[in-house]
Amino acid sequence: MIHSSVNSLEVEFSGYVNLEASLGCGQAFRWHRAAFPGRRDMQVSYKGVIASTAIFLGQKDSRTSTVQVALAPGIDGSAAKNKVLDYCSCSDDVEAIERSLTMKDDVMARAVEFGSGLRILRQDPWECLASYILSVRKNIPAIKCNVADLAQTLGRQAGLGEFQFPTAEAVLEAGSDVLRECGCGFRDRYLMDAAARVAWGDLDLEAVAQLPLEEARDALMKVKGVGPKVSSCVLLFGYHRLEVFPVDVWIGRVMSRFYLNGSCDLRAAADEGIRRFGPLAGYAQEYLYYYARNHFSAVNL
DNA sequence: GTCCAGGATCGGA
DNA sequence: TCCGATCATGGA
Repeated sequence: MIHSSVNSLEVEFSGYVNLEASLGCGQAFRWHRAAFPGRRDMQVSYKGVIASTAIFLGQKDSRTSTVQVALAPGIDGSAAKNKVLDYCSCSDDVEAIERSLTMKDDVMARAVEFGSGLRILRQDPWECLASYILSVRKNIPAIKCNVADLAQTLGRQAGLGEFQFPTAEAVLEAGSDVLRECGCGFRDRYLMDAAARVAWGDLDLEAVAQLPLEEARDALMKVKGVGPKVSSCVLLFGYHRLEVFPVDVWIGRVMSRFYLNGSCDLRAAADEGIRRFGPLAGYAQEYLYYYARNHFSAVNL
């Protein structure tokens, strides 16, 4: 039975896609599990927003190259199909990436096997920047709640009961008090600084895409509340700079235990990740993160 | 009630 | 350059 209030279609990738790993690995905060409309044969099903349009993404099998899509009526299906392909980085040769990383070492081989089909997403740079500013010193459920509150309070409707991520202008106009009410906490002034710079043109997020890596990082780190880790995440998840290696507490633990003989220096962890995994450091980091979060607790890692 | 979270900033050595 | 205290809030 096909749900009458949505349009369903199928998107075919050239390589395989693991929707659960890609949407559930913590790189994006606005996807949430939701039953795929009109179908019960989906092993995995999420609802979220891509480029201001609400969308269901589903998969019957995590190791295939097809993704099922459902859209609100009136949404152009072929345009949405292209957005999904772009958002999920269809042009990344995941088989070559995984083959290359698997040969690095046994730990990485296990992480790749577990998260096979994981895609580094191409998120909107502004949403990515804002989200990771808000991620500082929060757990993932709290980040998701914070971002959802912001969208519902300041974002426009996206269809299917979802909301667009608020623009920099909307955040700026709302002000710190509203941000606090959405759960931003002490990060309110950081998000305000980011919104002001973007809205006023002091930070040109489109121009950042054209900059050499370190210049792009410097531009992002001018924003209050954006340090080495947040800037790395924005470069990786918002600009697809696959050569960066974001180090959070979990990657720090992984690197300390498996690659640095117990050393807990965060900068050393980032350097070692880049040295070891080179142009695929970003993918390596995300496989390690997804693997660690699903196999360890904070105390035994 | 306690602990900690996909860290960054600031001031003082 | 490096170290430690501090930040506001909620989930576990």
